[in-house]
Amino acid sequence: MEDMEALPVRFPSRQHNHSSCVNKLLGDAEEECRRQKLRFTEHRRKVLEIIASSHKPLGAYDILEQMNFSGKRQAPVVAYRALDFLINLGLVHRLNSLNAFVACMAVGEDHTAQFLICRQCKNVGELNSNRVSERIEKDAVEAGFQVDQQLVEIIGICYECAESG
Amino acid sequence: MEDMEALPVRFPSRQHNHSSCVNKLLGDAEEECRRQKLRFTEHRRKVLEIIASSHKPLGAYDILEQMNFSGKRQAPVVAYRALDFLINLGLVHRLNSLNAFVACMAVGEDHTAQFLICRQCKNVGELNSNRVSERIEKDAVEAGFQVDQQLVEIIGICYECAESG
DNA sequence: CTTTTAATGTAATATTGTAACAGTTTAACT
DNA sequence: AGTTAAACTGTTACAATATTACATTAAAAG
Repeated sequence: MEDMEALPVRFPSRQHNHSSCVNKLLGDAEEECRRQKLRFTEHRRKVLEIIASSHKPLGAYDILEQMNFSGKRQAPVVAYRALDFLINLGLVHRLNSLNAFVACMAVGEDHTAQFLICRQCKNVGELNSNRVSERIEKDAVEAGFQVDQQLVEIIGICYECAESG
Repeated sequence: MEDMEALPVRFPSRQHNHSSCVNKLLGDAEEECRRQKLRFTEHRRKVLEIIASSHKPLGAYDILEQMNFSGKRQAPVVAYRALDFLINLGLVHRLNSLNAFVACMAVGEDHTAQFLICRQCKNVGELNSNRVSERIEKDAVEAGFQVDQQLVEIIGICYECAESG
């Protein structure tokens, strides 16, 4: 029997408003940090802001470039430390196939973080299909493998790029 | 209706014989190169041999270290060129989450290259479940995304490690 | 208010991967 | 065979990504 639940897909449309993404994420971050008694410092805020302002994945050094507030260039480790923090909090995801980072589009929603990466516009969406994650889990278990973590990155063409040729 | 076909899983058991893997792969490589009129040169053979001798993923520089036949150290590009060739031929896979390479365990079998990565013994198997790849394809299409390539890497504990604690 | 924990600053370095280009070998075609 | 075109190799240099180590400062907990 086929599972017919709707997919919680998130793919950013071309004209959607980034600044609301940013605000939502910053809010989520503040709340989550308060809840977990963690510190949402300047670096962390800045990095999240930078990542959230783009739905194209950014490399650590891209982020770093945008961090020279106060004029001076930061050391790489500054970006990586903030990224680690944000990833652990589930606010940012790492795309292994690109060595790059994107803001989470489904914070707090208990999702499986499967990524749709458009090779043309470079935007990234989240598929977050429970059907996929359950299928992986089941088949792995059937193969005698106990799953801790799934990495699913799907490369192709998004609907907007497909339409515009 | 649930699809009940058997999974073509490959997970290397601890006591299995590596040298037969190596021989099989080298044979496959030679045949495939003959068929496609490609050249199976010394570098390519050596790199395939090195990768096939381990079911643990190897980094490009690990491979490079094992390439100093004739005494002198090779330049990185030598390993990368051979790896590109072998990957294009489908004889070697790249694991994006590890920046590392493994020999294919299902050469010629038209498989989907989903990987089971044991965090304990570091061995890598292939799940190669059509059910998983079809589920991903369907859900992505339903989300308006046209799939070109799927990257699936599953991290966990293999059955042998689970048994031995 | 002091102790301890977490975060930062800074420098150096490790790891992974490419670019560019000259030289050589191989295959393919007269 | 001799010529040409394509593929492969050697070599140098460098780009891009990521981590280690350690001294310092700021914040939270007692």
